[in-house]
Amino acid sequence: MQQAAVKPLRADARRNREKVLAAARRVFGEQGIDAQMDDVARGADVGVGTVYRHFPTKDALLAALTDTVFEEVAAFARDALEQPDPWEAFLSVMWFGGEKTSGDRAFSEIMAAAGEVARRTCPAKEDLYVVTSELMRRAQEAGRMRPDAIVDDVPLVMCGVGSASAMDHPCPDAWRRHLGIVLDGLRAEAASGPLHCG
Amino acid sequence: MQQAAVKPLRADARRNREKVLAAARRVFGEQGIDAQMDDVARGADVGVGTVYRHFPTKDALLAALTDTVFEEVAAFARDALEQPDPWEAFLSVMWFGGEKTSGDRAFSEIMAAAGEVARRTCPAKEDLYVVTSELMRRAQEAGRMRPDAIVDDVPLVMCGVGSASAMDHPCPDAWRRHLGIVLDGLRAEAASGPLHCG
Amino acid sequence: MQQAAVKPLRADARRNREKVLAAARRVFGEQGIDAQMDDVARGADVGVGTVYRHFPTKDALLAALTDTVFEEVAAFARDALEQPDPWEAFLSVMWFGGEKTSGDRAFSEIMAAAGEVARRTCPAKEDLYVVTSELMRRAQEAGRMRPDAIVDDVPLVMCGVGSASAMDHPCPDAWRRHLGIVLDGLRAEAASGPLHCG
Amino acid sequence: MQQAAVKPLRADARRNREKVLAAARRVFGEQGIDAQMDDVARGADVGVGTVYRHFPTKDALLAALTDTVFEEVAAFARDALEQPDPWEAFLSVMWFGGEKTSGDRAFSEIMAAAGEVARRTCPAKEDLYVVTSELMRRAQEAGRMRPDAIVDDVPLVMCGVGSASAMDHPCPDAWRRHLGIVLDGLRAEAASGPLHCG
DNA sequence: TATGAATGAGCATTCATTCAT
DNA sequence: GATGAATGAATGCTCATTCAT
Repeated sequence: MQQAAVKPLRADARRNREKVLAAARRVFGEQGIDAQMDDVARGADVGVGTVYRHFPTKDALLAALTDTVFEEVAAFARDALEQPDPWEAFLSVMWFGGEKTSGDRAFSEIMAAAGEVARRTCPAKEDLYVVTSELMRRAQEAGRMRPDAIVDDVPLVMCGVGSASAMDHPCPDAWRRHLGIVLDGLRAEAASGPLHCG
Repeated sequence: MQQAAVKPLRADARRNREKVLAAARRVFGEQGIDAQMDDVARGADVGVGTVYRHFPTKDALLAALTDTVFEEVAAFARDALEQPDPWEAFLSVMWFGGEKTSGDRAFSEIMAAAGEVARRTCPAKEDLYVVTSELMRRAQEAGRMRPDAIVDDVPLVMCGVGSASAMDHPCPDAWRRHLGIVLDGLRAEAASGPLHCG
Repeated sequence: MQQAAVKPLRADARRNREKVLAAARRVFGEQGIDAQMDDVARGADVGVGTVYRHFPTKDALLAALTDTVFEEVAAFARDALEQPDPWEAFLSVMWFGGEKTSGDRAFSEIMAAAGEVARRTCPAKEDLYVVTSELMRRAQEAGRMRPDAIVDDVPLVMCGVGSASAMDHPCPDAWRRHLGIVLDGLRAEAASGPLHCG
Repeated sequence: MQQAAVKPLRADARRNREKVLAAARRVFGEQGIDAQMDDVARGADVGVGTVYRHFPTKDALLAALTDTVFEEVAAFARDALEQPDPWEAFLSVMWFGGEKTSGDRAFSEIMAAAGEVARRTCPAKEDLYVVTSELMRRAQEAGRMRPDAIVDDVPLVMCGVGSASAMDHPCPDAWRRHLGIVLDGLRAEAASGPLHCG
C-alpha cells in the first residue's frame, strides 16, 4: 500500500536531482553551510527553482547530504562486521568515517551545530549506531577496546575530527593525527582511568 | 613611564564595557557567532551604539572574547609550569582549557572556522604556545607523553573538544569523555604507532 | 556576432530594469544622492532586492544614471558636429546639456563631488570630450569663441549650471539665466582679458 | 528692552565658542556638510557636548558658518560702495566672494542644497543683497553691466563658482576661470540677447 | 559648565524562498 | 518541469543628539 506515493521521477528529473546533490556536496563541502543556494544551483547548472523543486528548503538539502554520508559509512560499517578482527574492523570504520567527515565542511558544521538538522535522525544513522555498537561490543569482549567507551562517544570524537580538519596545522591532513590519538586513546591498554560520566 | 597610553576609562564606561563583554560572552557563548549585535546590546542592557563604541566591529568584539579565553588559559598554563610533575601539569592545563572551550560555542566555532578571526594571534595565544611547548617537552622527556605529539596537535584536539561539546550525548558534560580519551591517547604507553605526518 | 555576450534579459526583467532606472532617475533627480535605495524600490514598485539584482550597489546605480546622461548629451553633440555653424552647434549642445543637468539633482551633486563616482569615466563621457573639443576648436577658428577657453572649462560651467538650478530664484528655470551669462562670456567679443591659468 | 536676553558669555565660554566655530569652518570647509559633529569637536579640542551647548543642532552650526561668510562679504561689499568705479567695485566684490566660496565646501553645498539651511536668511545676507543691488544699479547706469542682470543672478553664479571649485581641472584654482567667464558674460558688451526670464 | 559615553533610528546590503514566465 | 527574477525580512554599522558624571 501507498508505495506509489513516491512516484518515480522522470529520467531528466532524476538526472537533475543527482546534479543538484553533487553540486551541493561540492559547494557545501567546500564552503560550509553558509554557502548559498544560488551557488548550488549555479554549480549544478540549473536554476534555483529546480533546486527547490527537489529539496523544499535549504535544511532539507543539507539533511539529504548528511543522510548520504551516513548511508556510505553505514554500508561500510555493515561490511566491516564480516571482518574477523573486531578492533581492526572498528578502526577501519573510523578511518573511513574520518575520510568522509574531514572532507565535508558542512557535515562537520552540522554535526557540531546542535540545531534542527543535527538532531534529525535517519535510517542509515540508526543503522550505523546499531552496527557500531555491535562492533564495539565485540572489540571490548576481545579485550581490545576500553570497556567504558560507548557508542555515543563515536559521533563525539568524529565531530571533533571534523572540526579539527578545518584548522591550520603544519601537517596536511592533520585530522589523521587527531584521529590517531583518539583511536589510541580508545584502546584497552590506554585507559588510565574511567571516562567521565554525568 | 607612559603606561597610561590608553587613558583609563571613566567609571561608567568601564562598567558598560564589562557589561557588554559579559553579555557578549553569554550571547555568543550560547548562540555561536551568528548571534546578532543587537542581541548582545539587549543582553547588556545598552544600545547598539554602546557596543560599537567599545568594539568597532563584530569581529573585534569576537576577537576580544577569544583573547580573554587565551589569556585565562595562558595564565593557568604559566602557573602550571611550577608543578613538579610535567605530565600532570599538562593534563591540568588541558582540563582547564576544556572547561573554558566547552562552554563557549563562539570560541569553538571561531577555532574551527579558518577565517580572519581564527587566524588572528594575540600575545596570550603565543604565550600559551610557548608554555605548552615547554610542558610537552618536559612530559616527553619524562617519558610520560608520546614523543610524536607536537604543540600544533593541542589546538587541534581542543577544537575537537569544543565542537564535540555542542553535541547531544546521554552524559552531561560529554566533552570530558572526549578529552579523557584524547589525553589517554597522548600518553606514552598509548602509542600504537607513529602519528600521521604529511 | 557575440555582441550578445550580455545575454538579453527576459522581457519582464528588462521591464523592471527600466522601471528601476526610471524611478531612480526620478528619486535621485529630485532628492539628490542621499535618497535611499528603499525609496527607489518603492518608486519603481518593486522590492529592494530587485533594485540590487539589476545594480549591485547604490554607486553602480548612480553610475548607470550618469552614464545615461552622458550618452544622451554625447549623442546630441555628435549630431551637432554636422551643423554648419560651429558656434551655434556648441551653443545647442550646451543648452541641451543644461536641460539634462538642471533637472537632475543627483547628477549635479555627483559632478561636484570629487568622489569615486565623479572620477569614473565612461565611453560616452570620453566621446563627449572629444566631440566638444572639436566643436570648440572650430568655433574658435571661426572667431566666434574666445581662444583661451578649453574643454575642461565645459564641465566646470555645466557643474555650475547644475548646482545653480537647485537655488531659489524669482524666475523659474533660472539656470537658463546662468547659462546665458556663461555662454555670452565665452563669446570671442566678451573676453576682457585672459582667463586665469594656474 | 530685552537686550539682556543674550547674556554676555563668560570669557572661557566665548573662547570655546570661537574654537568651535574655527574648527567647524576648517572641518566643514574641507569635508563638506557630511563631516561629523564629532570631528568638529575633536578639531576644536572640546567635547561634542560643548559644541551642542553653543549650537543646538548641526544645522544651527552650519547656519552660523554661512552667516559669517555673508558677514565678511557684506562688509567688503559695503566698503566697495565707496569705490568711484561701480563696475570695478562690483568685480572686486565678486572676486572676494569667489575667494570665500571656493575655499568652503560646506558653503557651496549649502547654497546648492535648496534645504532648510539654504533658505535661511540673515541680516548680513539681506544687507549684501541691498548693497549688491545698489552696486549693480550703478554699474548698469554707467553702461558697464548688462541691463538685464538682476541681483538674484549673483547668488546663482556664485553658487556655480562654488560647486565648480570642487571639480577636477588641469588648472589649480579653476574656479577663477569660471568666474572670469561669468564676469565677462555680465559686461554690457557681452549680451548677445536678453537673459531668459520665466 | 564641560565632557564624552550612550542612544537608537536609519541605511546599504544579503539571501532563503516564492512565483510568473 | 525548469527557469531565474522578485521579494523583503534580517543584519552590521553610522552618526546626530541627549544626558549622566
